[in-house]
Amino acid sequence: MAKPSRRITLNDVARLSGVSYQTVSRVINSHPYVAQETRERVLAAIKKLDYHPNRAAKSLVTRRSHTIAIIAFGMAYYGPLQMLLNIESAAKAAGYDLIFSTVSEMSVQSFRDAIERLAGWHVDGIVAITPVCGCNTDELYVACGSTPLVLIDTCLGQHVPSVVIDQGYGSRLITRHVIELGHTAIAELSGPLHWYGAEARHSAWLQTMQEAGLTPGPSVAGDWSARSGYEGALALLKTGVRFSALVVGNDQMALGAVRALREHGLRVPEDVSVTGYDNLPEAAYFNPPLTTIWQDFSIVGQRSVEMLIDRIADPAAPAEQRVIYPRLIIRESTVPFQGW
Amino acid sequence: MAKPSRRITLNDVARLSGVSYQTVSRVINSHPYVAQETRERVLAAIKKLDYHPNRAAKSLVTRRSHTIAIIAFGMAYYGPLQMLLNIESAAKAAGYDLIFSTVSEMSVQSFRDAIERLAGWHVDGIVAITPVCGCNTDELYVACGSTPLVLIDTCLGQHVPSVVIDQGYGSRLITRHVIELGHTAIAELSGPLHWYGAEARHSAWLQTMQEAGLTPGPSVAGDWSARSGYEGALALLKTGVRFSALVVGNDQMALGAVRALREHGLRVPEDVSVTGYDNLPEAAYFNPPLTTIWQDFSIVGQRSVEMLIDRIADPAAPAEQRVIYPRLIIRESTVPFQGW
DNA sequence: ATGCTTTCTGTGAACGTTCACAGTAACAGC
DNA sequence: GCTGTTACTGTGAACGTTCACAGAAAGCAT
Repeated sequence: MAKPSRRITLNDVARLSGVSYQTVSRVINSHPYVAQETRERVLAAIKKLDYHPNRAAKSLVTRRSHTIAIIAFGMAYYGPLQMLLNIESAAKAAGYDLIFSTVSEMSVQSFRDAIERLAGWHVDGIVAITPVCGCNTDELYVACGSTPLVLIDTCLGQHVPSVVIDQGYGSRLITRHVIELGHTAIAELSGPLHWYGAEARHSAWLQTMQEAGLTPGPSVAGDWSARSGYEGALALLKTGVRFSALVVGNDQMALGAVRALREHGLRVPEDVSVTGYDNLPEAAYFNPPLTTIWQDFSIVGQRSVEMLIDRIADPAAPAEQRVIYPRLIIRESTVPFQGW
Repeated sequence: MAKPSRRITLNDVARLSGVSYQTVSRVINSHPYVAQETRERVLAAIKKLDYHPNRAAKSLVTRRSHTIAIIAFGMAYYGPLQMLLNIESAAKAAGYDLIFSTVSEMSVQSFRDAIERLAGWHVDGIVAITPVCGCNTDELYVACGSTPLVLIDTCLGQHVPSVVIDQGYGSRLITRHVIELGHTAIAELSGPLHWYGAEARHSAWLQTMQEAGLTPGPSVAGDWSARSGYEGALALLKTGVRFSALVVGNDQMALGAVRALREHGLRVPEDVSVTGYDNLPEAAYFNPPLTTIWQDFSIVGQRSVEMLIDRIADPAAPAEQRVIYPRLIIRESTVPFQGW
């Protein structure tokens, strides 16, 4: 394991441009009080030597790394993944580098492990994607110690630094849409209920049904996959309870559900209207094109990075939760109730 | 911007456990020649103080960061994304932290910018996901200087440290499959041809057709999206050239294509067999379930991290390209030619 | 001339580690 | 008892920056 060769340092640049290392440092950090002529000479030397300031050394003395960590859960799923990508671009735009770490199990322990791993980097802040209720979120803030933490895609209504999409709102939008189309027998295929979003969508569906004076149809939970949508729909059919509309927790499960319904001789949307959630880029090309909910993940990314940077600047800033509202996208998978 | 409070250091641990800082360092790095009793005392102190070695300081003196950077292009697409996720888990398993950076444009310049940004971290190695031919790959290796670089999802047949999937192989598999089903009029909807993978799949389709003595049907290029699949299929239909099978560059485009074909009164698969590429988790639940190609991205992730680690250990190790072969998944979207 | 401010530049120390080396104690072999 | 080895521990320097401070030169007002 050969040691990398000697690196170009401040001193090399200083020597070449005939000034002290401190002056070079000043040029790099664009401090005032450097003569124009000197600055240019130093800049030329930097370029000539292809010098790059050593961030480890800088971070050692400044105690800042200009780096944020993202601890992510659920990268196999559309929503969490989109958040990651949008956070990366927002962080980069803000001049921060990103250390990326996933956790495969959503528990305080596995989070603590991830934080432990990153502790030595002394990152300036942490964004965590925590869409499932594996743990008390307060404990996560504690585990981060004095490092600012922003949670995203987490439990709504917590008074902690976080950015969430109001999933219940989306679910209400889509359930009302179906009700307004004249459907009264509405079944549900929810996501796994230990996910905050799935729970919120499920509760909102229930509540919206009750508010409308309707008896909620049968409900089954899946695991977000198309396969579970397929199997969930079969389970719903097996209950024998008739329904003319099916509210599904995400687009993939809706895809599986449509398949199951058709295999049972039911037409979609004529016999059963089906809705999704997420608005995958493909959703418009499903058969039929899916009525669904669109969530603006790029705003989530921007807001969370903004919030984190604010907290880095002032760790004592009051905790707030930013809430983003989704939008209804109506396509051809939902039609007015046609009668039995 | 308050400076973070003083941190726990080796010295604090040393003082608490009544040894020198060097001994603490030895315990942390599990050097031999530390008395069992001392080791335990130090460990206890570390735990008690919740001490974490400062990685910046360590990296400064060792000139290694135990960190690798991943520079990624095309995170909006399934393949590149899967590679990213698999690299993350492989890197973590190997004890490396990951700095994550995306580039939105595939050019030497934007790559150089990304490398420039990371240069100060002195990462131990770099993995770059470069699925499109924006630049001469040699230049990328040059841009990385002495930092080991492994390219993935890049041009096949280059004698540089890289891991690629033989996309042409997959395309041959699927084209042959369609030919064996008796189809002779086979059209193609390719991906954007400046992507290495799309080009490879396209050429292999052409070649396989010719080898079988068949005249290749019309071919149109899309941009991987379902929308472009839809529009591409419309364009193919507009040519007026009849085809009984359509080989599509990925699953999403296949989805759009199926939709377009059906809108034109063609049944899938009875009138036109359609194939995809990627084997999205949803592909089995498309209508009809899609015959497609499966690629083992987790192997790509593992191999690339292995290769990078080897090169970190010995930068002069001979360059090699690891090639991974995909597999054919037959589903219901392809059926024997039914006659016109 | 003298002093005061402004602009510019340099020096020593510190950040928290590891490395190279030197030291000490114990125990063996002769 | 002397020497050599093994097991363990400590000391100074170095890594490449920034910070706090000090100093020099120039300009301006007194």
